[in-house]
Amino acid sequence: MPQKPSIPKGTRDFSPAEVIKRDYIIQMIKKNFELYGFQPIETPSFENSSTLLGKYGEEGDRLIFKILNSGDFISKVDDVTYSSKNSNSLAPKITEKALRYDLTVPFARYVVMNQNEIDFPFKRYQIQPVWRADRPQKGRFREFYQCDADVVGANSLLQEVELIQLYDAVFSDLKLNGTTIKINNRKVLYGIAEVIGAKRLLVDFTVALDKLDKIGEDGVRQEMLNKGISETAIAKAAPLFGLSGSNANQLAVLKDILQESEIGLQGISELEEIIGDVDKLGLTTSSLRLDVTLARGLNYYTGAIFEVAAPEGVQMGSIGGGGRYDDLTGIFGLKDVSGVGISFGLDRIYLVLEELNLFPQEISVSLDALCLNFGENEGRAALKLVAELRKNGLRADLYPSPTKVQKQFKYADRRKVPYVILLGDKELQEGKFVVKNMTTGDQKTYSLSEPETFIQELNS
RNA sequence: GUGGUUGUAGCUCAGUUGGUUAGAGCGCUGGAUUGUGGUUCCAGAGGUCGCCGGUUCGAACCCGGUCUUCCACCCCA
Repeated sequence: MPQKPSIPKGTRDFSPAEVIKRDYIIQMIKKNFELYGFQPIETPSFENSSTLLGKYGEEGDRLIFKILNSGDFISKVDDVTYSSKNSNSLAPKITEKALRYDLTVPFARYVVMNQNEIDFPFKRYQIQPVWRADRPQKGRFREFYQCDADVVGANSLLQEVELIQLYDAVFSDLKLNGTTIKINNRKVLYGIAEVIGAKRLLVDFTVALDKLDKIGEDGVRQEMLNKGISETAIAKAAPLFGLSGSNANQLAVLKDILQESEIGLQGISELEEIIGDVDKLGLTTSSLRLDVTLARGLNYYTGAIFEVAAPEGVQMGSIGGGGRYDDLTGIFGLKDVSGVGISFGLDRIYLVLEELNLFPQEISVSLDALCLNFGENEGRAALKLVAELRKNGLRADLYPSPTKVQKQFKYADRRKVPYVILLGDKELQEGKFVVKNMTTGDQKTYSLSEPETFIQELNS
């Protein structure tokens, strides 16, 4: 009995039409990465577990796909661990490798390993799949692509400014107008936690604050209480819940709150500088908005943090994110190298473009001309013509077998081929070929000895 | 990890209270049309009702388990 075919949950096959559309997005991103001076690298699909574990917090570790060791791995486990039936103690002994969870940590590992060859500041881009053992839901998969651009070895805030412009450039090229680039600063969040006396609960505080737009002010208060943040602390943080208005207004309010926090004020001045510069330079289709509630779960961010929201009206989680991490390479032994980077979520951008119908029609045409097959002799002559067309840069093909003309036409129609070439017995004898324009239905005759005429007319 | 949801023809989905031979639209194949697609008409093929077990004289339908889909939470692109 044949096996019923299936693929693991959260993974997908991509049809020709889908690959072409994905490729369209990738090309736009790649083009802009290169315009901004980034260089490509690639890293392995899987890393040593020790490289990845502990970098994404407890939740992150849970979502890392672990790879079973090869060979007779179970016999090497000591009896105590084996009989404990405890996954947490057993897993490290039988899974020494794991699929990469993002591109930033492998990049940090790469920088440290290649520090002697790299010319700093190093601007790299990387477009590769990552894997997360998550439950799939809307816009969430277990295998998906990230497109990252990071700069390491440059402390200047001009990097942040450029990365914001890069976001804007890519989304503008994709005609995805109206995206919001949200910005915040970890130092501001730290400062607030410090001022209200909840420094120890910084992560819980920011995670709760992050949910403001989702669960509302009361929900956030409740969650903070549950996490052990005091009433008085929450009361002090209250001005944040209603924070709105222009970026400048918000900054003024924040500055007031953060008077007592040196780090907080430093975050404010960083934000002022970045936002000020972006304002002066201007953005094409995106807007930059300060959002104090923006937290981002990844633990390694230390300065600016970004997140990109799809245009209003599209239900989709963030389609990009990033930020500055001052010491990511530190864990691998390279101190004092600051990095800042952004990421594009290819799969989510795809879903948004699809929903808004923003993929250009042209890209789905994969063949310019199809030559029909009328028989052995005609086919042979057609092959010569097709070769000629291909030499001139035309995507041309000969229908492989001389089946019914009707069927061949139907095939051409379905593949959205704009021109069908007829080269039958009659045409062959007269040294001609007929071209049918599939959109207008018009037919035109050309000489077999001068196929260039057809190509020239196409290009004009 | 928690809660819900879905699975019937290649695809999208109907299917009454548990009762004869499980249906539709689209698609596919053939024909009307032996050199003309996208429109029309006619005919045909196509099913282990996700899988395993249970209840019953009898299960697509009820019950349990399992896998899968989608959604929300946690978290995140």
